[in-house]
Amino acid sequence: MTQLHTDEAFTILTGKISTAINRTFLRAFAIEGVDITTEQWSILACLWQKDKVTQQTLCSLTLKDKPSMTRLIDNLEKRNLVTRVSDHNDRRINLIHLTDAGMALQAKATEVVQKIATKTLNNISDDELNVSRIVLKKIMINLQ
Amino acid sequence: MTQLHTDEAFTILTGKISTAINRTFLRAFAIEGVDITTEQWSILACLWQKDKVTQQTLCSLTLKDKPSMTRLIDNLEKRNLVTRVSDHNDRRINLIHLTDAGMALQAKATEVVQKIATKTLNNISDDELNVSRIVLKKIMINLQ
DNA sequence: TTTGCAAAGTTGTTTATGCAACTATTATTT
DNA sequence: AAATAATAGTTGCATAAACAACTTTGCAAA
Repeated sequence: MTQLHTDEAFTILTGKISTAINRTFLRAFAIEGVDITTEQWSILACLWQKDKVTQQTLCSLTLKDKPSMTRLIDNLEKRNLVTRVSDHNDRRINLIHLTDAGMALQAKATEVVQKIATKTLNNISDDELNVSRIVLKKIMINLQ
Repeated sequence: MTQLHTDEAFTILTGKISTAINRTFLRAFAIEGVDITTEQWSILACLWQKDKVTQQTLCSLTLKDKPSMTRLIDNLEKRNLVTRVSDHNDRRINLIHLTDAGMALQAKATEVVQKIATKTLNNISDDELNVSRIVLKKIMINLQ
């Protein structure tokens, strides 16, 4: 692997792609009337798969730390999309419940995400995407 | 391209990789006694290539918006790594000059970045890296 | 049992992004 | 020349990440 390649790969990986994607998500949600941020969506997406889980579980699923999760849940509660329900067996634990509004958002938000995904991955073949996925996974492992 | 692939690709792209890389950079800089953030490094890296440029130029190079640049330069000035020098011909313009301390940081910071790059891209072949670069560039184009 | 440790969450501080609205300066148009 | 538009940069506000320090609650070992 040449020096040049390393530099270019890093220039691209270091933030630019993800901030661009994040910006695109934010704008698309806003345009489509889905009043959430990309990060809030990532939490809701977990809950749509499996509701009533602990904050710690959401941390593991999204690779975020506990303080970040506390504040994300704060913001989701402000928007009445989730509620914290304290567990009766273990009072340290908050179980995060989707509200009706939180559940109702799933269809529209998923539609918006699908639309962006399709647009973003346009002109990229299955083979290219597979290689990229493998590379990204290797990078995640290397970073641990 | 199957639905599954789209989801996985997006799960990975949406922030996780870049926050992990960002975290790794931050920690490495801290450990090696380089007292800057990843974003501050990205600005300094531009200036090490070409000094005394406008904030707007740095915005274009790093794909950041003007308010972000204002505050990044604020923080770099606080650390005495750069100074704003107002242009005599066009008083709207600030030319960002590296200080001696800013220049002195280049060698060590570059060494740290190279070390992380090598570690991060370990076990990834030239071919895999090339495909990934092409995919990331296509994504950037699709997002515009 | 009580002491100590671990787990789940929260709070404070610094840094950064996104967007809108703003000032100051320069360039254009009429 | 005066009015208008464009450019460069700043400020305010909401959101989010990283890290350290903290509280509360549960578990285990002495």
